[in-house]
Amino acid sequence: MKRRDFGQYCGLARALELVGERWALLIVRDLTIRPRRYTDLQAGLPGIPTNVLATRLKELEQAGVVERRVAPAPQRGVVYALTPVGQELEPALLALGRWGAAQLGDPQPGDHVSAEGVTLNLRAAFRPAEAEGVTASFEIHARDIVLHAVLTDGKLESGVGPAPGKPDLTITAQIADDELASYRAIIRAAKCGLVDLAGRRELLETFLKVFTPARPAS
Amino acid sequence: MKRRDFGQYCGLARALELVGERWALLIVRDLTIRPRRYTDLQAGLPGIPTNVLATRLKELEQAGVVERRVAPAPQRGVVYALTPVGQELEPALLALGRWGAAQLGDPQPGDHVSAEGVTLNLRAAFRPAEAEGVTASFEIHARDIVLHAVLTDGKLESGVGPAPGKPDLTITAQIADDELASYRAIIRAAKCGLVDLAGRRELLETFLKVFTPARPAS
DNA sequence: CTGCATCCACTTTGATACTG
DNA sequence: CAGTATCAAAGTGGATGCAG
Repeated sequence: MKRRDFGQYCGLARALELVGERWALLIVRDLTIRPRRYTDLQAGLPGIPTNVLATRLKELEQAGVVERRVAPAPQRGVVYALTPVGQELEPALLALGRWGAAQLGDPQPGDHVSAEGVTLNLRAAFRPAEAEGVTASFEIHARDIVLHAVLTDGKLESGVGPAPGKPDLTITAQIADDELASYRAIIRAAKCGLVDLAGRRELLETFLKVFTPARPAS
Repeated sequence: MKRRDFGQYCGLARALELVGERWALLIVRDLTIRPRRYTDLQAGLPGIPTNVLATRLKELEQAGVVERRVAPAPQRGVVYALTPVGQELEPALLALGRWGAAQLGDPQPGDHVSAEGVTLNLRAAFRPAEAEGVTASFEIHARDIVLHAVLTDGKLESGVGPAPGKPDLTITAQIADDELASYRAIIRAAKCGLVDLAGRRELLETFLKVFTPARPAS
């Protein structure tokens, strides 16, 4: 059942042994946003075979990255969440995501976007230096995706779904019917003014400064 | 020949499609230190099947991460090196390596350490905040491994082999015969004073401050 | 309906041998 | 030195089954 390890006493090799297998880091990505049920994970990872998902969850649990919780009274069921060790993967996830985002070409037909993916890309694009001292809350809508980003004195809290309170600015990206509601598409729309704004419209400029990725990748 | 992609338009998914396959990031790690020949890579990656190495190198070249150079006159042969795109993977490698280093237990019998692995771990353990303004050069010896770390006004240059000039401090870790010359073992030896020092001995303290990983992992 | 387990065709990996 | 060839074993993707 255990895949052979790399035989190297090295941090990178260890990391790859623990979370380097196919689909593993995408599962961790989805759990980074919030705990999820088995079926939520399946829905967010289109194409993952159910047995692979089950296997990965067991391996990640074994590795101490993921925790399996049996939800009690309210809505019984199984919930998967990151352990503290798993949460510490986020810097690595963001670094990899940043690099990968720069290598993204155009979306392939059939490509999928999830709110989790968009949120990760937003976090990866976050520039603390530009956000210094900024306090503002944003809610972003793109087709059926909704996420929020709350800046409190330069600190970012972000996640899927509407903002906790009333957002200072709500950005609704105009996404064509044949276009993916990807992070890139949202930023592109915002840059071109193809957005509906509600609230303090002047904050759009701030949003773009704080959340625009380094290189729009050509 | 192409492995199915993840069907997500997301930076992380893209990164995993490009460098997420088995052995790929370890190959990139070795090339991060310096360009290498096919047989060097084989030697540094104990256990990698030769056909897998050949396949990965082709895929990484295809992905624009690795460049295959046919060395000209001096010592003819093939050399693999990272492209600029590949070099930009280093932050992600360090982040993953840092996380993995925190999850390292004790070395398993049969584990291997390479100078490249130790160098990566040293880079991952580097704390710019502690190095602020520091200028000093170190050469580290542990059994048959030699590497150097040169700080110039807080900026780090490091690699395998002896330091470019005469190092300010040469640290020779006393590693038991049955112990791996891993980064962890080197730091442990340095902390316990089990080192031979040559040069400005008082710099050992600086070295430890600048290069000690956050959590020795219990 | 959720949360998997099983089965099977197919692909990738690992180990070894061999070649220009 | 720099790979290619071959083949068994393991892993993956897809479909389906099934208990709570």
